[in-house]
Amino acid sequence: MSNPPDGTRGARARARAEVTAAIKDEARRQLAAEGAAKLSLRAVARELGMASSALYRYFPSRDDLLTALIIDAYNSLGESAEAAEAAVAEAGPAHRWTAVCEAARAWALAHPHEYALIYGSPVPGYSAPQTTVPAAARVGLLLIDIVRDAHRGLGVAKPPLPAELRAEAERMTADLAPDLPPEVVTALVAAWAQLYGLIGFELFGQFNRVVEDREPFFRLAVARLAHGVGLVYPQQGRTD
Amino acid sequence: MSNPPDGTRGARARARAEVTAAIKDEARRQLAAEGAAKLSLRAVARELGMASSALYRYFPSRDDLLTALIIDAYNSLGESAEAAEAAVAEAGPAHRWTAVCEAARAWALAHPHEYALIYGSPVPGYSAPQTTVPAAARVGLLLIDIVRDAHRGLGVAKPPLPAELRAEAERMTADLAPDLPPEVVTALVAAWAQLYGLIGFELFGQFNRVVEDREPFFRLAVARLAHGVGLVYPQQGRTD
DNA sequence: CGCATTGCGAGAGCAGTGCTCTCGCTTGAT
DNA sequence: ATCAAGCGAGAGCACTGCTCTCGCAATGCG
Repeated sequence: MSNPPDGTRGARARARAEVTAAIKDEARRQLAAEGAAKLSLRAVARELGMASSALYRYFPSRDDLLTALIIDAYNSLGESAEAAEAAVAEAGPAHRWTAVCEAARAWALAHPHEYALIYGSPVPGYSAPQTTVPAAARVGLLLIDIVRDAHRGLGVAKPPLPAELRAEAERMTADLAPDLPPEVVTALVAAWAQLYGLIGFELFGQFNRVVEDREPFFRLAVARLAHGVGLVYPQQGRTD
Repeated sequence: MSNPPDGTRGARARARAEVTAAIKDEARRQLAAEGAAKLSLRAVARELGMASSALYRYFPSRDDLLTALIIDAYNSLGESAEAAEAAVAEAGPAHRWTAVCEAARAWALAHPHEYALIYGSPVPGYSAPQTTVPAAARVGLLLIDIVRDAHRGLGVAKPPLPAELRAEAERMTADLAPDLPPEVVTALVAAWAQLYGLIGFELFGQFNRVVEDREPFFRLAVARLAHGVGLVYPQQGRTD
């Protein structure tokens, strides 16, 4: 029969996809248990009951395995954030902003080693290939959308933009969100980076013995970030 | 002779200190060249013309070598920041704040792998020992000092503090800067984390194809951080 | 249906790693 | 002058990523 009975053409390809997934699953297990640097191809193969050399049929090198895990991690984080945003889609922009930020933090706390993989120091000497870009952009695009919605014909007070940054700010605006004012776009990109500073410091132990009750601290910082991009909290009261 | 002829007691100890320094120097070279994960004890020993086993007389394990490098890196960064601050000690707080932040960024760009060592993902499975704490705190203490000076009997407008954060904010304040209002201390700690978010994103490639002209962008973001902790820029004009 | 092709798993092997242990030499203090 | 401590070197263990070759099995073509 020349027609494949299942979705992927050929049972061969199907098996291949399954083994590939099994390898990534086991690798993710080891990643979560020991961290990226202790992820060992041989240990993965051992756990899967196959020869280490067989693994190279699926991933040409350890770095390629890591790249696959990185893309998956970006997508997992992106999905979490998108789901959290969708759950409060009807609420105001400030609420949606907070939901996305808190989803990112929650995902990071739940998958610390995967977070370290994508937002910590890039793994040893290795620089992420272009393939990761679309997955990596998901959270950022979400934040842009939210701010865009908030600014739709609203005309928020814009902080002044230094002359030296004018050109670059307009270039960034054209690339990212042509319908937003450059003042907001720069603030947005900065807030995006700062969000991961907050998450990283908590995750990597910089807040140890400094900030103990992290959740309300994070909430306040995120609210201030929101304020910086022109979102206003309607009511700061208790939400429980 | 029971009196040591040189500063450190015994010529033996002197030699030991020199070898220790040589090892760290070579290790730092490899760190800068290839990154932390490719730092190899054997390669260091090879380069120094000694047996790999001899190296263990100086550092009981690879992690201990890394810890030493981490402390040195924190101190190097701290010194850079302190020097930059001292150079503009007479200027206003906002200027001093900017000087510290820009010194941190410049140091990070000049020593990317060392920066990754201390502010990137903590190296594989390894968690920094308590020894690193004083060195790690230097930049943070600098920022606190600056804000403290700015607030000395000034009474800046404070953003409101949510009730859920009140207790924690007061605890942090007692630990870090009892003479500052809790509203400012929380903003300060957040700004501290966010600063490293900005630096990390630039260093680790997240800004590639997003922010191209990084310096003015960083300057603006840092100015806004300063604003958030109550520092006011006297004059935002061109400074060249 | 038969056959050539292709994909795949296994094993051996290479170069490299962190780390340990034991052996002597050299140096320093007594 | 003696003795102990510090130190360097070498061999060796268990592990890593990666390569190459071999033989089996499934696949798709005529």
